[in-house]
Amino acid sequence: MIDLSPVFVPKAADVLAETLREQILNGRLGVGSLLPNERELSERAGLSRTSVREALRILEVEGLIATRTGRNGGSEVVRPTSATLERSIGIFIRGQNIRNQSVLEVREAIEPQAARLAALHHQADDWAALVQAHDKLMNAGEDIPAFLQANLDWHVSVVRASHNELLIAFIAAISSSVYAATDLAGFNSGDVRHAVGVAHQRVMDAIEARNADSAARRMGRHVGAYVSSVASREDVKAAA
Amino acid sequence: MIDLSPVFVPKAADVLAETLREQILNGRLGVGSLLPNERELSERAGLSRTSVREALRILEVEGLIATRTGRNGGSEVVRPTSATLERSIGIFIRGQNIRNQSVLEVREAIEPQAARLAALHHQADDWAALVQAHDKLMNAGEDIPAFLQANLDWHVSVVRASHNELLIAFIAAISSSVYAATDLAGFNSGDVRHAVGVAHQRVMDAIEARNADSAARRMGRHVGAYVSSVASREDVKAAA
DNA sequence: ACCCCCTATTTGGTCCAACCATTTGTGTTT
DNA sequence: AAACACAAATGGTTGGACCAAATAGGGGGT
Repeated sequence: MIDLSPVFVPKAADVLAETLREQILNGRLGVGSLLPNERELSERAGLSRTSVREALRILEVEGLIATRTGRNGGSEVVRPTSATLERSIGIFIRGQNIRNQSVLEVREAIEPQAARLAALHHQADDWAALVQAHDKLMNAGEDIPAFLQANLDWHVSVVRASHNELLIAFIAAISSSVYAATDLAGFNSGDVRHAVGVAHQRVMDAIEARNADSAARRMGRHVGAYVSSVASREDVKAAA
Repeated sequence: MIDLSPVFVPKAADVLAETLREQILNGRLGVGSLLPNERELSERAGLSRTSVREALRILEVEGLIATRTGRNGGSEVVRPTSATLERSIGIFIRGQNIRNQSVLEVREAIEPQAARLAALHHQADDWAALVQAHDKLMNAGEDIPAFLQANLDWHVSVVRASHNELLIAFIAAISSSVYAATDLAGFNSGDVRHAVGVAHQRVMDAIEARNADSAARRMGRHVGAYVSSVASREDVKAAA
């Protein structure tokens, strides 16, 4: 008996999408260039317009093209944005029911490294964004939602300052999950909010001094403290 | 003049896809359940079958449904796999021309944390996979491709042992890029390969002893050494 | 010469109806 | 009981028609 794994029958649209995708990623079809219109693609590929449209829809979901209607419209090759990646990661997290704990573990992995890279590579505008987010956080007073938003902005700003596009996309994708799951009651105490401000200041000092090791260590302690505080609160909730 | 950002005109298929997606992610449509067939969906939604099919195609690309032809076929709700996420990350890396350096920086972030979690959470089968990959690496001799494959397997095994689905998906997505970009010449020296084996052994000792901090630290040093060795090699190439 | 508006044209969006391809249930034959 | 052939259900594909949006280009009015 010959070994035959179930034959995969590619659909016409899949094949066309694969062809176009490869040419786009190769750079053969550069960002900004316009694909032929649907009727011409259909003719050239020997497929119906319906199939061509399904192929284009695939590429659109993958973030490789953007389509406009009207004269001078058509499908333009675009650079895949982090928004597409964020969508995908969000679907994965929700679809797999990833525990919040796991998401926080990823934060613990990414943020210290981001702080390290921020210390090494940050520019003037990165620093300005960081300072602005920090000021907002310090001036939030008793406005807990404002505090949480400023906190989120500060963490994202640090990662942005790393100038690592992958880390930025990853943290952007999971930060919304983190924010949605943040237990607001955890920040009811003024002491806790004050401690956050102090920790941020220490990380910023290290980044400003371009001391990579120190920035990573301080950020690691900060995020670690947050994670274990959340973990203990969840324990309390689970026990209740 | 009132401020009107360009109106976003959702297409019929987008709306339907959004509706179905929300019901799937809500759990309202559980994994394994079958969507109504296309003709019925078309009737119920008041759309043409064409539009329904475009919507289904979107969900398929997002990894939320799988479609089979034939009697008893149809669109089944499936759990989004890491493969879908890997595709998405891969497109992002290629499409944005992410530098290899950036990908390595993500490895430096993820792998120490993965080693830490592996020390805490690894099970018997995780350990067995780790030992097997290690043995293959130690027995690769002068077979460089086999050595590289075993090396890759070992690193992936560590992350798997962390039991963190997000880290697993991330490392799986970038490991193929890392492997593709690995400079084989860097492992021509038997001394280098020997050092890799020793480093792996030290990480494994810490994981087996369930010493989280030590596992993280040792993995950090190992990956860091690799990254800086690659960086210096690239410098040499750039200078040449 | 300039500006505004209308219109024709181009392009994607939607619909419909038919037919093809694949898979599987079911009944018939051996 | 097993093998086969046919029917039914489902997605895949096609061609053609028409709708909707955007814009280039021409024709008036100033």
